[in-house]
Amino acid sequence: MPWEKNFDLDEATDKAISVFWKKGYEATSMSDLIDGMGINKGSLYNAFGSKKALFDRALLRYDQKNRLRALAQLSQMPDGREAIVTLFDGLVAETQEDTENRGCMLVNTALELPLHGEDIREMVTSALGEFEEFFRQSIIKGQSLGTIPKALDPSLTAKSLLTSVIGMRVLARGTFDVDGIRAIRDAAVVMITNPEVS
Amino acid sequence: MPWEKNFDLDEATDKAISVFWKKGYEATSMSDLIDGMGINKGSLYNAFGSKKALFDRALLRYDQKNRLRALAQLSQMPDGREAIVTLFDGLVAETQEDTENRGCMLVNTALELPLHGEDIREMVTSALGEFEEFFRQSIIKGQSLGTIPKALDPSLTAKSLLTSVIGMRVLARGTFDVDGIRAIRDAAVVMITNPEVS
DNA sequence: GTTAGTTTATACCAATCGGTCAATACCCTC
DNA sequence: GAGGGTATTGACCGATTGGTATAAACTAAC
Repeated sequence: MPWEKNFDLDEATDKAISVFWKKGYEATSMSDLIDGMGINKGSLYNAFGSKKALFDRALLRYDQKNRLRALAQLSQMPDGREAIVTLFDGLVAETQEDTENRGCMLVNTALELPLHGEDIREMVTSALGEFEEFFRQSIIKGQSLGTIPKALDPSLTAKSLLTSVIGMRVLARGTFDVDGIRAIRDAAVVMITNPEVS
Repeated sequence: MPWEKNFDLDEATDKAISVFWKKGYEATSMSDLIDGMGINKGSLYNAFGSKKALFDRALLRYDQKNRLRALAQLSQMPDGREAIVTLFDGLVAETQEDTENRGCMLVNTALELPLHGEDIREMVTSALGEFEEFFRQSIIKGQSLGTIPKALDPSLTAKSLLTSVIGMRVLARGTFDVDGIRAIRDAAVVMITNPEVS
């Protein structure tokens, strides 16, 4: 029997993620990927098949490592309001560390959608759909605990929060500074906060 | 003396807009532009200089014809709340007609920002800045008329509305259907609406 | 009708695109 | 250590990239 593949597929995929993340699909060339991944052209095609296949794999892994993991943790919080605020705080922190203005690979891809195939559209749609559902569940949980105003429509507010996250991520790509991003977070927090009884 | 340039620069630019709008900067090739603009390669380079220069011109013109013109009209409305609602209604209608999922060229570019030069960043930043300022002014106007709750922080809410618009535009590129887009509009309207006194 | 300038069409450029392939280097099993 | 099979490697592929150059066809003012 021969010998097993000895370069780490996941590790290589991670490096591919970081390349695609920064430049998007179209603007990334195979040379960029080879340089960034530190493997050879032949190996790349042998291991992944094509640029498109590599992108698919990269996006899937990105989504699992970032969105899925984060939402899984936050969903366990008993207070939905706290979960949402924590999420936004995390996004602000992420933006602060994102000195290269990479934003979010999922959102970047969502805007590139018309260039990709149906498979990518489905991935993005379901990922953002789950994101929205997290918000909805959290709002319901918060409302039952009394930390989120009962007057809010969970579905509507969930869509609105999802939209905020996406806009935030777009603006983080070079338009807003950290203060602007933080303001968006604040606005989102206000939206799910009980009006002060005066 | 010779004869003056007889093919319409603005008209050609409009066609270039529609090509860039759909595919973005990187994914658009000169062949795409030549086909879409209906002029010859030589003429194109003679008239515009380079792909980048053409894109700059196209984006500038797009911004003037769409955002600037719309905001100018809406700013004249006496009631800020009505102006904002009208804006969102317009976006919903635009999305409905946008069967090709082109979204908004300005937002598309905002997400592509790291690929462009400083000039484009400045254009996008100032355009979105003016957008935000329109919201702020409208909110203040609405508050003084009593149509928008005085409890809202104008700057914060303006940023939030801008974020909604951007997220809306991203989701319109293929993730949300028209109902989803309309929900975002509704959420934005709720945000600037006086709570019902019960 | 000459003339200056514009547009068109086409051929061309080096560079790079995504992708392939045969040779080599390699490691594991026997 | 020989054999079998995989990974790596760099050369190589045709096609296309953004951009230039050319000469012919055209148009309008003189």
